[in-house]
Parts: sequence; structure tokens; C-alpha cells
Amino acid sequence: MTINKFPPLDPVIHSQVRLAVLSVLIGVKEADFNYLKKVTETTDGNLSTHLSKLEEAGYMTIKKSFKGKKPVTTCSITEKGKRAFARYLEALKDYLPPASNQETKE
Amino acid sequence: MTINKFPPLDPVIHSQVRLAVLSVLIGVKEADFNYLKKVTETTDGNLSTHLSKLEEAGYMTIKKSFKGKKPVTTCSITEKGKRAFARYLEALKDYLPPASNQETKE
DNA sequence: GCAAAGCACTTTGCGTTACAAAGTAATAAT
DNA sequence: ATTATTACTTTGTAACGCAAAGTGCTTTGC
Repeated sequence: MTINKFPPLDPVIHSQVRLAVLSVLIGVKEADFNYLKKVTETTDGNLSTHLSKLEEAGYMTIKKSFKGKKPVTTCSITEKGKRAFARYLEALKDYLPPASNQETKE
Repeated sequence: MTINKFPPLDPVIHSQVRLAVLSVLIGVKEADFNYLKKVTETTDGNLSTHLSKLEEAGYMTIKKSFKGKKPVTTCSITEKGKRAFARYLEALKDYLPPASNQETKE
């Protein structure tokens, strides 16, 4: 019988906040800091560090600009980020419940 | 348009090793330490602490017995663990864009 | 028969991470 | 002019993940 293999889950993605951020960014062209803060329901500080981590990994770009006179931080996922996210989803599938199997493993 | 909501992901489950362990235990009546070590590809010490954490959360029971003269640690998921895992999977769905699920490969 | 090696784990130590409180710098309001 | 608000970043710390080291028993070798 086949033994379940559990491929590694990219640690940069396997975090609740960063997973949520990428999940948003996958579906839109870009999203700003405050929008991401709202949907992830996290604090400024926490989000800031998570975004930096995603940027450092090359999964996301952070663009700083001004909306009127207020600074705006805009994020978009990169191609590398899209590929990493897709790979993460593929790997994650192997962690979802297997077909029913009642035998004892030893 | 509806804004994606990201429900909390049970932190006891949202860890690569513990997710793998529960994924195994969901499908079998019980599994012993060495089997879990093999499939999760982790070290003894690491697995030991993760199993304790799952036990403390009441998601799993750890039974100690002897096979001949060697100690065996046998794990099984509890009803509470099954419910928590099901809830985790439900929550996780909101993080996975449906588009990427339906993607046809190649 | 007694040290050495192996097995089955647990405990310890420590670098990394996640989080929010505090800090910074600007504009806006009173 | 002072205080508040916006938009973040930096810092401090508690919790976490990981593997090296430790524990206790068994088996093997000489």
C-alpha cells in the first residue's frame, strides 16, 4: 500500500496572515496596506513584518506612493509568488484527509 | 462584491508536523511513534513535542504499552480532535482561491 | 558477565518567529 | 499652537520549532 508522503510546506507561506495576504493578492492586481489590514484582521505592526517577509522572499512587491498627501503602501504578488503559492496549494493537498482506511499502521 | 473573510486557523493544527500527524490519524484507528516519525520525516525530539501538544489540546490520546520488551507509543485521534480538524479544513477553504482548485494542469 | 551499542522515546537549550506596544513622521483638526 | 489622526516601522518579548543531549531499558559482543 502507498504510504502518504508529506511534502514540505513553504514556511514563508504557511502562516495564517501571509497565507491570507497571498490569497487576496492572487485574486487582484494590487491591494493596499489598509485593505490587507482589514481583511486579515491583524495589527499594523504584525502586518508590516509579514509583508516585509513576503517581499524579502520575492513573492510580493511593495510600492510606496502618495494618495493626495497621504502615503499609501501598495502590494502586488509577483510571478515567483504565484508559482510558490501554486506549489504550496499542491503540497497542501497531500495533507488533506486520505481515503478511509481502518487498518493500524506500525 | 463580497470581501473575503479569513476565519482563524486553529494554531494547534496549523503546523506542518501536527497537520501531517492528524492527517494520518484521521484515516487510521491508531498509529505508533515510529510510523509517525517515518511519514512526517521529523526527528524524535521534534515529533515528541508535537504529539504532546496535540495530547494537551485533547486532540489525541497517547497510549504507552510494550511490544515484547520494547516500549511502544500509540496515538489515536479523539472525537474532539476530529471536530477540530474538520473545523480547520472548513476554515482553510476560505484561504484557498477556488480558481486555483479548478485549474487544469498541463 | 559486563561493557558497548541500540532502541524508544523525553528533556533541554537555543535560534527563530509572531505579535502588539511603542515609536516615527507626516497631515488634519480644534 | 496643540492635539488627534493616519500610515506605517521598529522594538521588545513570549511562544514556537527544532535537534542535540539525556534517560532508561534491552540486546549484542567478547
